[in-house]
Amino acid sequence: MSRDRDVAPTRAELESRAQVEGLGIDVDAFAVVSNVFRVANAVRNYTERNLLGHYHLSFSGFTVLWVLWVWGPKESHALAEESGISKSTLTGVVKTLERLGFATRRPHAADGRRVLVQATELGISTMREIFPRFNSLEGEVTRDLSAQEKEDLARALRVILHSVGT
Amino acid sequence: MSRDRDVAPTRAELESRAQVEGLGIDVDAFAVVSNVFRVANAVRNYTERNLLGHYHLSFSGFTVLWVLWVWGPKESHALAEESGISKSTLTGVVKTLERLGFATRRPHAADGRRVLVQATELGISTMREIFPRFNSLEGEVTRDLSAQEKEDLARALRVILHSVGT
DNA sequence: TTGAAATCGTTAGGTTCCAAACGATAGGAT
DNA sequence: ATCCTATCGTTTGGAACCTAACGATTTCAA
Repeated sequence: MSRDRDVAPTRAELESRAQVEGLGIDVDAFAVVSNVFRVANAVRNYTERNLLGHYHLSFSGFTVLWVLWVWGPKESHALAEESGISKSTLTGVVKTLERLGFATRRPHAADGRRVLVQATELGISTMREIFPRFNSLEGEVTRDLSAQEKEDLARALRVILHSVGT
Repeated sequence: MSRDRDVAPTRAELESRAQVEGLGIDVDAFAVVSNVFRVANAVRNYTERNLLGHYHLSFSGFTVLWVLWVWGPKESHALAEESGISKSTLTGVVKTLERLGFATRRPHAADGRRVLVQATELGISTMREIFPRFNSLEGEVTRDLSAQEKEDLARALRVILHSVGT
């Protein structure tokens, strides 16, 4: 009994392969991309429901606050870039973080166009509380992978990231 | 020069690891999850910009239409489940697909509460046109992975999916 | 020095997304 | 026959998300 039995392609995957056969489809690439989306969706929902929601944080809010915690104060454009969202979306997310008391905005000393966003004390202490728990959930969802498999997985994902370009 | 040089953890990853050191963090799990999100984000944006947008399709719209194409007519709850979105979101997405002429809604014969959603002829022919192109993009973004690496990657992702639970 | 071009964050307009609440229908129990 | 409960799809309210356009500011060249 091969180990693969436990993680065989789902009925959905098999059904879809049958459907698109004969169209010259790259099944491996398809399986990779669709499963990336499935996992991202599942983990996002799981963490929002079981952890982030208790702090009124969306996944994006959590990500932005995390960046501020790790990197310190950042200008909006860099913060958006680092968080993987657009500048305009960031404006809204930071507004929400401000309302929650997790972040503040202050003008750049030398350049009137720029704004510096930084985490508040509350934001920082909250992250210190949340992040280990978040990481526990990350550990949970990857618990059935060996250390080597996790490293390989992360590496393969970085390869894709590189191919997509920045 | 090891192959890993090309896909070394980004400065962001390294910076964050230093920041969270000494908190008992599972770095491998962290790397896996955060890179899953990075890839999902990047590929979503890439495909929306370079393909789906030309058909006024969002990624979700594309996914829902794809499910209808592969599985045939489906009831709303099953369609939402299969597409990885909530029922309420599906209502809006199907409305958009109807407006575009890609899908229709019709009442269930025996149960007045249920609704069957199905792709129109236009929806089907459009999917026949889009999907191969979408798959080409999937091939592009995974072009630097070997067939074996792609299979391993897809398998590892299925393991995670299984751990998160359905 | 002054005016054009570039850059920055925000706003505008529209779609997507969710949880929770809501009506409508269905089905079983008394 | 009539409740009671479960289930289905939609609506509601709020947040997130994008592109494009916008004002404000800075930069640089004439």
